Amino acid sequence: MSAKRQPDLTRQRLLESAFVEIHRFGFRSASLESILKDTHDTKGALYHHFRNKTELGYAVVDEVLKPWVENRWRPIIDADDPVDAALHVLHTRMNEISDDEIALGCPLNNLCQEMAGIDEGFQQRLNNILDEWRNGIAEAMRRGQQTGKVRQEIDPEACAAFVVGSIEGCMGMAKASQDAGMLRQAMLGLAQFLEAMRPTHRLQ
Amino acid sequence: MSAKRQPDLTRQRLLESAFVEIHRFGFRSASLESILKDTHDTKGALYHHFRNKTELGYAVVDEVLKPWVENRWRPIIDADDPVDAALHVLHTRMNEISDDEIALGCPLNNLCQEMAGIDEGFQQRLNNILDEWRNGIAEAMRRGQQTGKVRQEIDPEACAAFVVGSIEGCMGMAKASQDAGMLRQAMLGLAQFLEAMRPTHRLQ
DNA sequence: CAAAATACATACTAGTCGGTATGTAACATA
DNA sequence: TATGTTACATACCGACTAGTATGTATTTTG
Repeated sequence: MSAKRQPDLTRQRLLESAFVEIHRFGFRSASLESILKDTHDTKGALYHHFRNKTELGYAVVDEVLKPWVENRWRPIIDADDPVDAALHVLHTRMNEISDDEIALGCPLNNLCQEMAGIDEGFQQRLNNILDEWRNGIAEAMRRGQQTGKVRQEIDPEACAAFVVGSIEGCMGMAKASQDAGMLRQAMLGLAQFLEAMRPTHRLQ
Repeated sequence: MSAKRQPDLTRQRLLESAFVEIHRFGFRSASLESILKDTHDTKGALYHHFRNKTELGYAVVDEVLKPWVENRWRPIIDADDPVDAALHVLHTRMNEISDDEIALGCPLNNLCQEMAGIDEGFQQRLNNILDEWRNGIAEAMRRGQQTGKVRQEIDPEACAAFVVGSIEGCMGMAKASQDAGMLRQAMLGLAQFLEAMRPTHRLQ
């Protein structure tokens, strides 16, 4: 027999449903009543766990989105050869990505483009996630430079900024066209760019 | 003495104010009353010229956004050396871009990321714009290949998709951080990528 | 010049939304 | 076991929004 009250589960249920709703419709168009309908909770429960819609959004970013992003790109950051690792992650991600993920786009980029300049709380939290992502890649590139796997002349920070930016951009193109083929086509360019980071690279 | 009725001007005024409002807040969060307050028109005028909010949005895309995008990137498409032209446009655009444009982001990408998968009418129109942009770049690259200004091995379509995607992605990173410096940093990577399109390129 | 169509202006409506006030049952604590 | 706190549930409110109905002055047309 199940316990009648599980506040932690209730909170987590609300967070995950909110994440999906926000992923689908964006934060401002996300409907609290729709979330509650989905989880079979009520406003009383929601407003017991979160002060208002904005705080719910912040909690989604901190507790759902942030680990979601980190888990996805950690392999690159931890790898010995960052170029190999990035290309590998790119290929596996592109093969396993679902049409749904293409159609909805990257939840991080979605929120960035929606909320930057609108709400400072979102902006800071999202930028924090992007920063850690970029710093992770930059650090991996620096390590790659030390071990001779990455060309010495490149600027790790600029490289990381471009890699993250173009990943989000290519995902955005795929979302715009709602077509996984577009993702594969655009990502070829990123793969080329990454290959050119190797010291042994001689253009084809 | 000015005429009392200028329906064409009224329509244009509404379109341009709607473009700004949508650029600021997105389509769904754009307020018709805010637009009317801005132009000093009334609902009667608005609903005389446009059937509903969605049709106003479509008209903004077709009549304001589309030419806005085309004017910005035509220099690349028309150029003799597409790599030179792209780099030149990139540099001049980056120097003349205002903090406001950084903060609000690219109006094309904003709408794509907001409305793709939400409204088919928007999706088709926006994709049409992206397609023409990509095709223009691809065509320029092919012409560059014929005149020996661009390496033969590259795939013009994939290259164009990546260029457009990474431009929007880098703009998105800059918007996310609300920092023009981020745009410059990320765009260095794109410049590197473009340089690598030249047949004479020998990595630094 | 008369009539019809156009180009608005004003007032109103229905629906949705985030948020609140209040009540109550479960649970921890002493 | 009594008491206070937590975790909800229900009902309601005010704000805002897209959209409509109606009236009217201007402009075009026959």
